Amino acid sequence: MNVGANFSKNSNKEKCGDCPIQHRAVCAYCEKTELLILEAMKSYKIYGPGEPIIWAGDEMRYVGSIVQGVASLSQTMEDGRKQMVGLLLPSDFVGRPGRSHAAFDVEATSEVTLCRFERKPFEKLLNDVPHLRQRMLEMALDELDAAREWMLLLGRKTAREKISSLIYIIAQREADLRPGGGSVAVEFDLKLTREAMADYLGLTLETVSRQVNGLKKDGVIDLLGKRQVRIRDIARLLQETGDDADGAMPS
Amino acid sequence: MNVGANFSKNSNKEKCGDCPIQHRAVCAYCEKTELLILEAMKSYKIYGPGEPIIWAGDEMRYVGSIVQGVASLSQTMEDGRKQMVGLLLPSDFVGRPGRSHAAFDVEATSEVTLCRFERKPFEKLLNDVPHLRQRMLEMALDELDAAREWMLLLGRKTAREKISSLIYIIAQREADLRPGGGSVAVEFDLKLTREAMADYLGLTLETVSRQVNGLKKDGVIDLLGKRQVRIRDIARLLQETGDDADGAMPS
DNA sequence: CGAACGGTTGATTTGTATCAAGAATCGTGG
DNA sequence: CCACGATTCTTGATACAAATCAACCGTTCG
Repeated sequence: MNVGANFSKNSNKEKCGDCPIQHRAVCAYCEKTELLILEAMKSYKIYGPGEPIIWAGDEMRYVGSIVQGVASLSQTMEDGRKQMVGLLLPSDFVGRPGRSHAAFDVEATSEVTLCRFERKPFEKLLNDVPHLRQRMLEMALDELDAAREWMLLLGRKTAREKISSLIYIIAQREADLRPGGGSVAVEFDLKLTREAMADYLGLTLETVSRQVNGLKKDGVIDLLGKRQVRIRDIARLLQETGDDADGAMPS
Repeated sequence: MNVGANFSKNSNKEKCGDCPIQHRAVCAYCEKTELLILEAMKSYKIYGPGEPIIWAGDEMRYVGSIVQGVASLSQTMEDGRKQMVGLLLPSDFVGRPGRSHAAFDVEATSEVTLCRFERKPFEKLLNDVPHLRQRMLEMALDELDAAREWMLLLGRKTAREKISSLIYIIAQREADLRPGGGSVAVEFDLKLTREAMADYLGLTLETVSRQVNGLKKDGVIDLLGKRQVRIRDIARLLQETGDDADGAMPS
């Protein structure tokens, strides 16, 4: 069942046709001939949990798509305070075309497979292939909306609302990725430590722990493992997020 | 000196060549023939201070660019909690192509002139005119970076750091706009009420008031009027923001 | 004039951080 | 396979920053 089993380490041989993220990634709108060009350029790289993918300020030689695993996009202040500014899930794009140096830290949270391209040739392709640029724009606008939704969460939501929102969003994205995925996934892995969740939500890990267990105690979710969650009451969870009942949620 | 004096109310006659934002707006890369198409499509609309431009959930008939004035992009929860998620200045784009309904509230803060296009024809143009789509992508990516910088402020900074950051950023932007503007402006108008600042910073207006007066008491700034600020000690202010001394600040 | 608005200041509450201790869980090497 | 140290997570006690509640001041404007 490991969807990534087809993707062996450091191989370029994989066919885009077999790619689990082909219909959501930056290449989603590409036609077969265009995919052949990408196939010739790409290489896979696997990062272990906790491994840095790039640091803020580093030169950005590669850009690419997360094929599997979870990575975090974050900023750290001098005194150590840290804020995640993006959660990178399969199909998400890493790196900013048109910029030579990274603006944020990117770290693998779980094991991550990255389908990567050298930045400069990729930028050229972005100019030449409308399908690529079109999808890139769409993804950038979606991320901008998501970032703005997150600003509401960080600025105005309570700890419980923050946790509920995070669980709800991860469940949604999980469902999107699954074959028949119409609705929200009922059972899934958070793939984040309490600390990573805290960094994402602007909380401490202790508060995260308390709130997660609070949701469990109140029958909103079950905890199977530490990070394995089952949603008992989706409507209730949605209510706990503080968001509008009718899905005006980030997409 | 009023740069917008050329732009009379509800007129379509204005030439893009006279436009004060032509080299920064979404049309920045367009050539003359392309501008002619835009010129034929566009119309101006003026909004008074406090007037809504669009509400979240409304159908989005128009998209467009801020020609002059300041508008705010914000979200409000059912119970009234409000978070500003963007400050829209001249050349910024309003509306999201590829989406039929607005995701956020947009309100004019001062008098605002909007250069607008019907959404559907504009979307078609976005597909047909590479220069337009290219600039749109660039602007979206810049806004995304700015939103992510703001997430650090909202998630991790103290009230004093938030206020200091806001004052510092407004001062910077003010300096950018001025003729010789190399360094940070020493004296300027905040142009925001305490409440607007609170909505932007994820604070209450009382906390904003206390922190502003705290900075004054500590000799970091002077208050000339309520919103008129003079920076007494720029280095000290920068320190108070909590940011890295070497300007890794939001752009 | 009085009402509305924007701002300040004070008293009190409260949600979350912080400090601290321990319990699970995981990985690794003996 | 077990023992260990290192993580990760939980739980409790306490501290504190900012929210909330409340009163009041100065301007502006109809």
